[in-house]
Amino acid sequence: MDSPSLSHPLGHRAMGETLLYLTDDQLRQGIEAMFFAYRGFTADPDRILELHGYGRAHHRALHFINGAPGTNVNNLLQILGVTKQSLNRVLRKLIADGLVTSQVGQRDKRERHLALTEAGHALEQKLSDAQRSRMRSAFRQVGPEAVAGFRKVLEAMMDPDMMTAYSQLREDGA
Amino acid sequence: MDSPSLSHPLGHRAMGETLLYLTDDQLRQGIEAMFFAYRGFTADPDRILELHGYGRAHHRALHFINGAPGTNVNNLLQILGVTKQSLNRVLRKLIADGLVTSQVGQRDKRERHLALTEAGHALEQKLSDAQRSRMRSAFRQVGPEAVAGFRKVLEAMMDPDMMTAYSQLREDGA
DNA sequence: CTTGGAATGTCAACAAGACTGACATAAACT
DNA sequence: AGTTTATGTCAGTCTTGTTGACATTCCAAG
Repeated sequence: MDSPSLSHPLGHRAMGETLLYLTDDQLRQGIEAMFFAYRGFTADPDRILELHGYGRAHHRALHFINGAPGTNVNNLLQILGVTKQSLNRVLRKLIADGLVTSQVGQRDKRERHLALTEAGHALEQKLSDAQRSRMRSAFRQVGPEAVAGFRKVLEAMMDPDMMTAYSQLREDGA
Repeated sequence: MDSPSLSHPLGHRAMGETLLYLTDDQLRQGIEAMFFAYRGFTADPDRILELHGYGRAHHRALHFINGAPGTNVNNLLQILGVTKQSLNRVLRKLIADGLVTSQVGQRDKRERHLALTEAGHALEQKLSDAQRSRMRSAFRQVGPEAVAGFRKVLEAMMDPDMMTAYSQLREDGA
């Protein structure tokens, strides 16, 4: 909205260094960048999923089951942030199609432990490769410093709960 | 997947400086960061929208009509990347509720020029404030350099077409 | 040991919001 | 005059979210 350059107590120079990136206009551009980038982010997997008759929800399930094999439904629910009924529909199809296995827990028979079959792993790889490919290209274009900034902003934008799930994934993955 | 530290032709030091940020594991973390951050990004507006009986689609329409008052339906379709039927459902409701005006074009009477009413502007402000607030907080936490990196990565991740629309928005807005 | 609550997962029905296809209208262009 | 363009609408489908109801299993308190 308002230009940062005119008649500000700090003057032009100080504004540029300390506050310019916080103007409403800069924030609006950040918002729009996020919107358009997320579309790019999902575009490649979406095309592959369509060929197989799946949607984004299936991709997310495959992704996180792959990252935490043997996880139970409840854990997956925390990560995905949807209702168990919604997740269940997706899992049911993946299990019926032979991409995911669901095994009754040994200690607690209420739990179902989820894992990818070979076919599940194959599709997950294909989706992951497509998504990573775009991200790798973007990362390579901008260099490591920009990537570090990108990560910092994303982490600062998460909800604390999501941040918790995200951190745990990073720990488990290491 | 594979650790970057062991027995690599470049050795540990060079890897850390030039390639570490491009490992599959780093890319996977970037993907997950994008997923969780986008949820945070939409969480605040979503809560407000629910109170008014609207969804994200209405938010997007309000946002871009606000950014380009007097725009026509076709232009909005390009930006949003949905079908006219889908957009029309949303616009119909916003117009019926008195948040958006649709005026027949003067030069080309086939076109409808869209703009926000006072009520529309009020809701858009409320949504925008919530979303900007989170982004401002994130930007403030990480500093201008990280923000610049964030922007660079997002722009590199867009599809060329989306990038075009995004750039035009930036030009018009300036 | 039994019973009742909590945790887990399943089935059914519904709503939002995306999609395609077909069609109507009006205006502009050639 | 005929074609293309811009917009809107109706109908039907799909994905993915929701709530409600219910079955099974575990655990702990009486």
